[in-house]
Amino acid sequence: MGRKRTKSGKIRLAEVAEHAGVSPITASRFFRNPEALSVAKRARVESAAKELGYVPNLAARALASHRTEVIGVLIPSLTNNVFSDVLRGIYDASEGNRYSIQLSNTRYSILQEEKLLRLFLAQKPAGLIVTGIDQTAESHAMLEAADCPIMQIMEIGPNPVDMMIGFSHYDAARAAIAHLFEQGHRRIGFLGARMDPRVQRRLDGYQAAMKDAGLFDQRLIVATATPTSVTLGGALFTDLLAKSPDIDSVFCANDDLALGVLFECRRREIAIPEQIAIIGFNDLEFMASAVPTLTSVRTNRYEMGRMAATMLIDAIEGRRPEQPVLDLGFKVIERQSSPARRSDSRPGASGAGAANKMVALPSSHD
Amino acid sequence: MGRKRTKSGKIRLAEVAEHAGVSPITASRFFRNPEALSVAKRARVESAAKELGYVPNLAARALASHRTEVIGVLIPSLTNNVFSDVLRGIYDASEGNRYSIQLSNTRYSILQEEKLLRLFLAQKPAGLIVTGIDQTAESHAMLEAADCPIMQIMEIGPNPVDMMIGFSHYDAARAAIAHLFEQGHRRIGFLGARMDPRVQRRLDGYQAAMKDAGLFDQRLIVATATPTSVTLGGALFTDLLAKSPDIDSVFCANDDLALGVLFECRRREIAIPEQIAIIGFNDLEFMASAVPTLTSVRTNRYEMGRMAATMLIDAIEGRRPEQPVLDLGFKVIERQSSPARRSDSRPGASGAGAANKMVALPSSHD
DNA sequence: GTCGTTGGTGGTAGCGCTGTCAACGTTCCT
DNA sequence: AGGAACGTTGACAGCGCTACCACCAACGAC
Repeated sequence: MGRKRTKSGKIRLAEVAEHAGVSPITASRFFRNPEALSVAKRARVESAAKELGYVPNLAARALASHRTEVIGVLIPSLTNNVFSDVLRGIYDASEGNRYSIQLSNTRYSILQEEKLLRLFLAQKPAGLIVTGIDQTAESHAMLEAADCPIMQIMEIGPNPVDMMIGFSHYDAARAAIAHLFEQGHRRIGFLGARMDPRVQRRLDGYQAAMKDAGLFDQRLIVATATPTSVTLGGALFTDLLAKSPDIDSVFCANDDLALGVLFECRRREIAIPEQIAIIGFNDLEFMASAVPTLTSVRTNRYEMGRMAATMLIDAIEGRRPEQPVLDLGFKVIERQSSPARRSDSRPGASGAGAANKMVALPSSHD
Repeated sequence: MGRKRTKSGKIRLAEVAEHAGVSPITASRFFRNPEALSVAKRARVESAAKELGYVPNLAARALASHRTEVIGVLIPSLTNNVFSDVLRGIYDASEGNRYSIQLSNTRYSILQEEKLLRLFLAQKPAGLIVTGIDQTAESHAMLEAADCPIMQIMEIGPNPVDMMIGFSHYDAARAAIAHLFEQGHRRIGFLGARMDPRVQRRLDGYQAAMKDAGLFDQRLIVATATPTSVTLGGALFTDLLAKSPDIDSVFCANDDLALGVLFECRRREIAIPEQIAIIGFNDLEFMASAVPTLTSVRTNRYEMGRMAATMLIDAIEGRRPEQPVLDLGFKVIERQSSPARRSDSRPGASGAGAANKMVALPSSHD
């Protein structure tokens, strides 16, 4: 019969307040807005909470405040390495603060995305991170109507719902093709898997570049809705060779495909880059390690996730970014699979306008 | 003035009940335990809910019931492909039911794990999935005391907190070495990165196998705490060659390292498998596609995640498994990087006891 | 000295739902 | 026929916290 408690023995805010000699509401304020308290009470509540081992009840808080401290994240895939880097950035940025991440995967279906969005929104999240800019009209309307900050990631486009962080897959693909043009390649194949909107835009960039150069040929394109894999890269390359035996290079819409092409070339004893040059997309870690090392378009995935979560949290807490749309750019990383052929060309970064488009990042705020 | 509502215009359970002509509590029961209602009322509530577009308030539910419908998942890494497969299984299994997944990563730190565990437990999760069996004493105590089902995944061990699903990394490593022995290899190197508990147990298995055969040599082992990567595989292999130039084969504690070794061999013009045989671990997709194709120990990661979530949900809902510890086994997949040398050996699965230890899976319950 | 203003504090009244228990009608058993 | 047992329903009282508003002291402006 010592201290007053609920039957469960759980420490509630009321116990902390009593222990600190303040009213419950003052104790409550301590956790939400400590600056509003006098220094003396702040210290008293703090030590009382620590002493009692108080753990706030999030459900009660959510119920009373009509808000949660959950950041919802919708990504299309958990398998794809690309997203794991982004996720790592998001989790890193959300660590150490009050927000918790709730992750769902849409499996590349915008209908599934719409469903999950509805689910998330019903929980009144503090903020939302969604992948891409191709939501259904319904989803878009829900996002517009949501009373929390929204971050769209992975690419940038004309009509941000709220904030946006990514890069132009179209420009990146054009830069990749420009790089191959520079090396003197003309019969450039395209290999694409999954063909989600971002891969589609890479294809668009490829087509535009080829058409501009008067080199477009439908037979150079092999694209499938099948999920990507290294094995698939070999298979698609085989298809490409059958359609267009005279190709001199391949642009792979992602690095797994590029690795598959590398192995398929080994199998067929096709010399890289002498007979076929290869360029991938994303610049995953293994690209620098392969034999020969593989050229790729580097994208800033970790940074994208980290910045997205950081900006989102800032926005949730009222610190709106001066610039809601951030282009993180990309960079063609030239390696042995597509080396400069002409000795007069500058080494390293190519001269093509967009090819070296690294945007300076605002410094991290902590 | 029309229907009675809260100021926000939100549909609450009370509105649904009124619309259906039942009491709020009956409506509540409809969502938790429909079988308890008479067929007539069930239908009335159902249509009322649908008509009004009712969305339950999870915070209120959690507050009143002292429970949530969150399944907490603690994994060491988001980058590692191994976990992304497991996660995919978990998400797949949790789809379509009421539970939502809350993911956190411990970054391979058991102290961080303990901290996160405390955080999760405070939220009264419906269930918890944790990685491995090497929790701190404190963590273990918390898990034991938790009033929700607990699932430990990735490996199996002697003292399950509750349920457990995985396989023996020790046995799997022994099977890998047994396979190399069968091909006549004697100077077998070991390459390990990160050296988390599971990799450590693979090393233990390697050492035991080598000692049993009288072939153990400390100079055959190269292990580092550095996170794994393909590039690292090449570097570790370089170290190994410097320490033991006479090796005839390498057991890589994961497939990224194996791929790095493959490339390093290419660079050094070492013939695989003639000069060096390679065996990896996990059997990631690219292993079957490499040139030469790479032998590996297949582990059932997706299945592990799917089964873990399925069994956990069953346990949450009172359907306790007859068998709380499930060994999903492994299988040595023999490929070109370590082909059978003796024509008299049986093809495919080796004869070694543990080498082909695939446990039959209980059929999925839906 | 009065008035407004500010910073700090507390009281009241819920947030939307469910646990508990009581009560009812119906069926089945003896 | 009486009673137990069951299935179904409802009333009530919170769960633990915060929004809202009221209040009080301290201060400066006039």
